[in-house]
Amino acid sequence: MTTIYDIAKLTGFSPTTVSKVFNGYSDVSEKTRRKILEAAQQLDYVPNAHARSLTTKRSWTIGVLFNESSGAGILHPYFGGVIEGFKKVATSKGYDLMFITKDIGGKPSGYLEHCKIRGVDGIVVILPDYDDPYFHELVEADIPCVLLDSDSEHASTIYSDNTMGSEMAVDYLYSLGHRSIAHIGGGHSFAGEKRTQGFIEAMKRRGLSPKPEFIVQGSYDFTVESGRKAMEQLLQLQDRPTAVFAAGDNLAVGAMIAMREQGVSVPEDISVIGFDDIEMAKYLTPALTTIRQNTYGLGSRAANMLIYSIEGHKELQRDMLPVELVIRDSCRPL
Amino acid sequence: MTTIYDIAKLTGFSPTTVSKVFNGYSDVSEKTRRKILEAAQQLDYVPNAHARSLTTKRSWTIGVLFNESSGAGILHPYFGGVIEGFKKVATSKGYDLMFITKDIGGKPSGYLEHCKIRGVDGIVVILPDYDDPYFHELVEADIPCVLLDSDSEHASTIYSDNTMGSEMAVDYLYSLGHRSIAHIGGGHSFAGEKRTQGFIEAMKRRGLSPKPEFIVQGSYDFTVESGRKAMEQLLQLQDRPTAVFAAGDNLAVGAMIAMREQGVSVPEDISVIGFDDIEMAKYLTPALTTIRQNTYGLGSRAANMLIYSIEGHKELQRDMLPVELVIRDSCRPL
DNA sequence: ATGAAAGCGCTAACAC
DNA sequence: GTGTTAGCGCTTTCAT
Repeated sequence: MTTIYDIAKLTGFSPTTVSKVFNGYSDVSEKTRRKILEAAQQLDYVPNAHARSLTTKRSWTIGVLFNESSGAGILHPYFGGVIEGFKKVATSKGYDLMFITKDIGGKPSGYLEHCKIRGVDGIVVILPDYDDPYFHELVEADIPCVLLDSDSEHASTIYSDNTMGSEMAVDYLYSLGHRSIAHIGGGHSFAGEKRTQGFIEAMKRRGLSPKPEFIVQGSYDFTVESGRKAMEQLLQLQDRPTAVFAAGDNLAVGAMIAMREQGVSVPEDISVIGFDDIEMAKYLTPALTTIRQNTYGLGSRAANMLIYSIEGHKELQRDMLPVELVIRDSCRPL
Repeated sequence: MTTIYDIAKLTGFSPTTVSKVFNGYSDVSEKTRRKILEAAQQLDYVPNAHARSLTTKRSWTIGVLFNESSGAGILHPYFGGVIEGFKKVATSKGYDLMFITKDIGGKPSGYLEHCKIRGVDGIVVILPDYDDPYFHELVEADIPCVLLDSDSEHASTIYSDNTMGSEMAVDYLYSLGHRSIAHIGGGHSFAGEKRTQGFIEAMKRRGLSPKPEFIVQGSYDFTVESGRKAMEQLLQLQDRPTAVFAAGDNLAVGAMIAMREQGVSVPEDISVIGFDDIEMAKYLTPALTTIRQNTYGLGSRAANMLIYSIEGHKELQRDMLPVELVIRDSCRPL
């Protein structure tokens, strides 16, 4: 392994000057710079990030944290797009991404301790687990942090305009003539609650009072299975809805399965609208009408916010991204 | 930030002894150990990974690299399961995962340089991009490395038994009475080629000579769209196959879409079998019969292999995991 | 069982 | 423009 000392020796300059070259300082003559760069190439020099971090207290590393307890997390369809967008801008600004787990070295220690040990410059939390005390400990700590799909007084946040999404869904169904609209919710989760709340408000705003039995909750991790169960419940009702708004595409998929099993056809008998626009949505039969979240946008925006914090801006930021109605084949006019 | 020196000062012991305690050395008296641990807790001490790495030349970090050029990569359905399995065993053994990109700090530098700068202990490559010279540079370097879905003389490898998978698919179709079997391939990719080759051999072994026009290639990144195009080609044939074996579930989805568009029904008119068992497979209409890859198993096995290498075992390892036929509703007996 | 000293590779004052 | 010095936090001989 070659170090700046080797380069210094070879060129006759001091380590300091060599260091300056690699850090783009302007007070190095062009001639010197060239010689040093040449020597570096010749010696196959590669800087050592650990050594640099030790002195500068900057690791150029961002911790990525996601819900490990639920089956959600990295396998959630939402995750891929978000992390992709995040990674794109973070790496373009010189940061690398590291997964942060609750445990380190096999020992339980918590997210915060893990972050401190690794010296990450900031941290992004995707789909937080509210019930996890380690999550709160982290958020309340003094590390730059941005949360997706969460509200917090201690950290910056960004999420989709869930309420507006519900509004759009109800609006679309209403415009199609539907009045008897049911809702399958995303349980006790941030997005889930916003969407259910948005649904109720949107209904009221149109003079439709949503019957309690028309609102049934799926699980907080938006599983297909829970969507199916929820729909089964709705199908038992004497007076069935003509449309259902599911708070997530997975829930909608589950609902459609439940209907198929009972010979109810979509959209002929019941219209369905989802939320997310997961990749498979357009390949379903019928293709799923849904509210699209801009996952890539959420990720890249999150990265920009976080880096802004890392660069020393202390004020909390919060942002909300618009969603979009994607009309396909799962809703019909009444 | 508190250091071992602070603990040393508080307890009256030397930094060396403090260090020994945290590294589990046995030559420290129980009393001393207890005092030091207590002081550490009191001072809220957290070790500094950078400092440690600087002296030990071990970062306890594993680089994760995936195909950035194609749309595949992190968004590929295969990725989630693999990384999940990998992360589980890697973190349980004390390693953290870091994404390694081709560029660092916005400057192009290549994977190898990036790895050296970050001082990763080893690296796992998921879905390599053969055409990338930086990939080869990395693999040929002297860093512990394990490749998924690739063959190499320079690194350890692990992948599913693709050939056997094709064999099983053909076998199943054959047992159902199908003789006229088409194949949609995964293009110029490692898994794609193995599966196509396996298909041809399996056909021959049963005395079926696969017609050239019955073999059409989708794209190397297994997109739905390319599956659809491929199927359209097959549907133009005078003499249509009674079944098609798609080298990936996404391709199968595309094929099913093409058929639906042309009023061909699955499995009544044509049977379809896929490869992967992506999550949506069971939710399709009809639910997709497919060859399941054990993605989680691939990931965890890869981690074990890599860590074995990191621990100093120089010999190359290669492993292959069995696949499994998952029978659902997309194939019918003839 | 404990400690002194040196050094990992780099940057940051500060002087020249 | 360039160099000297000190130090980031830790581990590692090697003494004692």
